[in-house]
Amino acid sequence: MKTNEIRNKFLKFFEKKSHVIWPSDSLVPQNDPTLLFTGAGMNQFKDMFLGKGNLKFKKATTCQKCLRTGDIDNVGKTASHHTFFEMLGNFSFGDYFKKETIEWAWEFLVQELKIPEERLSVSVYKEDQESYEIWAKHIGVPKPRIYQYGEKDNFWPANAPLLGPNGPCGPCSEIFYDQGEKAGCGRKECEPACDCDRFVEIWNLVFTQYDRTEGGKLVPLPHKNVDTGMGLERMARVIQGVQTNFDIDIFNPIIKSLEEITQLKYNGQIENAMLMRRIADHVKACVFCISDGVLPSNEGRGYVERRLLRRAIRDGTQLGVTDCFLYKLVPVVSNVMQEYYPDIKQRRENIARIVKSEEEKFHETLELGTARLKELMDALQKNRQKFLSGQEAFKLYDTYGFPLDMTESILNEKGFTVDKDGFENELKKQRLQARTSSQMTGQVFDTGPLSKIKDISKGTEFLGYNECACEAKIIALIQGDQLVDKVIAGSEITVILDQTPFYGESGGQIGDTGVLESNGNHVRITDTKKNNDFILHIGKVVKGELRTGSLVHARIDTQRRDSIRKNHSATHILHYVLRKVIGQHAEQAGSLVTPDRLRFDFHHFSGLTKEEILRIEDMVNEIILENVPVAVKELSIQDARNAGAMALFGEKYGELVRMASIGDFSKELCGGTHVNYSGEIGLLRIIGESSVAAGIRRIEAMTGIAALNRYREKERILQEMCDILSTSEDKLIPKAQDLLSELKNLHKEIHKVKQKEIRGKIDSFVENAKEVSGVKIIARKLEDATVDDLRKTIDILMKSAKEMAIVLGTAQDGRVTIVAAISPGLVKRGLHAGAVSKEVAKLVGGGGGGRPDMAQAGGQWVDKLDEALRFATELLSKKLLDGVS
RNA sequence: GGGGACGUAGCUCAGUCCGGGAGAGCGUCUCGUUCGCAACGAGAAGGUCGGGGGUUCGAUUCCCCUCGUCUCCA
Repeated sequence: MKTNEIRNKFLKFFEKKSHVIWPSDSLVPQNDPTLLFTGAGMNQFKDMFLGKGNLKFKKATTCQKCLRTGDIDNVGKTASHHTFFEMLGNFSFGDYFKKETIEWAWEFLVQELKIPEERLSVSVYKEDQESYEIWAKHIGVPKPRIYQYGEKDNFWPANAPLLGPNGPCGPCSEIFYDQGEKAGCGRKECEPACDCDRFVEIWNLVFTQYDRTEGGKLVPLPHKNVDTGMGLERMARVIQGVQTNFDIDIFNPIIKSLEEITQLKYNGQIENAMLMRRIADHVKACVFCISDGVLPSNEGRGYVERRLLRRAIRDGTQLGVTDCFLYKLVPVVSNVMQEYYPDIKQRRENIARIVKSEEEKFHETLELGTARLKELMDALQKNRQKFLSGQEAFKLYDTYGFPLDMTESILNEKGFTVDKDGFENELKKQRLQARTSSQMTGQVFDTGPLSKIKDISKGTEFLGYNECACEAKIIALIQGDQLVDKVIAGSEITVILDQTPFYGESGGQIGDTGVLESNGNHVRITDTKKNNDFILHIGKVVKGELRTGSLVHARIDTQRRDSIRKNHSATHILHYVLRKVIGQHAEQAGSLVTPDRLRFDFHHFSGLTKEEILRIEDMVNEIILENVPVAVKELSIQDARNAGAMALFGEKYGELVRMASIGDFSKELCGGTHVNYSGEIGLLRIIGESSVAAGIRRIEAMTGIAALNRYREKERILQEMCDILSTSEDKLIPKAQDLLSELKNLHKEIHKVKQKEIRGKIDSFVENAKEVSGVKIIARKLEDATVDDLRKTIDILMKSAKEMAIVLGTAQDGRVTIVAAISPGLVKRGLHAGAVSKEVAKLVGGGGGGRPDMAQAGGQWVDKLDEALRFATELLSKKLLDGVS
């Protein structure tokens, strides 16, 4: 039985048991900032478990995309560890409980999948007698095959009663598949809890029936939930009777491609196989990440993805592949997964491009590291040492991303070794440091103010598609992170209403601004955000007060909203045109729609040419001028897809979606607000094109009056330029060029004149120089000179005699600058230009210093310069007479 | 969330430790050599030393903040 078949059978089975087949959540959890990635089927139902969700059904079944990196070190080594995997599950939100759950699980395994009963064993929580009885009496599982374990194995979250976290929890019952004595440790008394491979856990049934409160007290929940999880790949392995998850049908083609790329044979036992398995796992994980909108980057989710890619690339080099190769696996993954994940197929070229560009980047990193390591080896050689210190190896790893095993093998080749213990020590230090300053709470369920609001309301109804004002009731007021009943004038506040015309920031469209009013009370709303199904009005009470439960008149700034609508519809047209002009791969990767401008990020591998930009701008404006109708309608996701609507990378859509179509051109799924006819946009001008990340470009544009104003402003500047240069527009450029070259010539002229002037002075300086024991002392003032002039003068003066001491000063812009120079012979005798300049500068209210032969100083008292220079002469004379040496 | 490194000419980088003339190679342009190309020779243009603040007479250099890139840990 193929993996796809198992997935289908599972979902259909529970549909028959009146469950709703619900789509997988994105790998990027929506509305859950505590999680990097979706790691279990129940994540998207957290609110439903707490009785706060607003889904219309109580029974659901899903096949959830999951990503976990906790066990990453085991991936490839064991038969069943993955980073990315699919989790089948059935859920009850206060509906059925243990009996049906167990009954259906058994029915599915034995009747649908035809697993022989004697192969199955189960475990229950030692204090969960109810489940034990159901298994033993109702199902008839022989008692020796029902195991009773503690809270480490059969409680969710593991060890929750003792260690927490607080929140919903409960006992669980696990079902195991027995692979037979040969597969495991061989001990007669072997059982599911044994570490060996004999018993495979195939299904975990969690009965969420308690709320854990402070101190580990378990309070029964008023409505009991079921949350089950079956690893799809593991199930497929059992059904297909193969050794590891990587031998099932959806991994076979990936492994096969790897055999072709590496020219090596996949053999389950040897080291190479482990590497191949890991590559297969990681590349699949990355394909799904990218398709859910996560790009490789240096932080957060993007960084996790980058690490996965890099591990896979490293494994590839271990297998002897030196070129980029991972991207070649993307179409293979897409092929095996396309049936249930059509998006992956549609986007495989973009995904492959992103993977390839990341591979190229990593090869660069490796090259840099290799070069650095060579330097280190040279240093070792020079010092006749054989060991590279742990610190150095760690720095190579930590700062330059160069893997230890690579460092080691390069060193070994040249007869060096590395201090591995030292390396481990450094690594431990860093771990400790990171852990102690980590802020992760470990909280599974949200307990903030919004969670409390969910007890009393399902969400805010958005009326803003048709209305710009309405009456509304205040459901809640949040100040800081506290719920309050009343707020007074002057307070910063977040207001939640039962219904509202305000659009909460989402889908790239910025939130509305406006006012909330009721007799004598006035709140200015400066921003609106969306959280789950609530719309948060953020603002300040200007006058009067607000109370929970009271009524207000909510009104948005319609002019601002109009500008936003223009920009939003224009964004859709731009998206459509972009794909026409540069190719279908140019899909949206991000978007920001504000009243002033729009920003659109899209997938593309190189910068746009001037011609392309012009063409895009022209085509967008043609559609605007055609004044085609913009229609927005609600329909089922399936109908929308059939109509050919664009869905976005990483967006998760519900059953009912809004589709915005602009004439016969663009069709996109979109929750935002739009104009009625394209002509309302007026015009669009692209004001910039740039890069945001590897493979992602950005266009910024303006529409309507804003675009007009921008070009008016440019025209004004142009006009002003013409006025200043007293010329006409057509002669502006040659005129500016003429002026510039004239300016340049003048600069040169001035320079020459100055040089001449200086030369003139130089002779008199030399003639009038004071001479002390054969050394010429010059301390003079130059009018209106720069530091550079002073230096150059000194350079010339220096040539006039063998031993000299020179101090030159100038006053410019109310500041004094002094440069001092001492000839080499005098420097040897101990005279120091730095010391001289320091002392001289004191007289002009400043300080100074520099090298023995050349130094610089400055000060503020311009009128003291002459005095300071006289002092310089005396000082130098005295030092020479005293015989500095 | 915490740490490390980097940011200087169109590109690759030196200079920063220890504050005081912003440099090299490649590339570009001009001229020369050559039948022509490659190569070579001579010369020139090109820099807010990522941005902001501070210390200082003076900051590419020291200190603080910030942005961007790379990297490790969580």
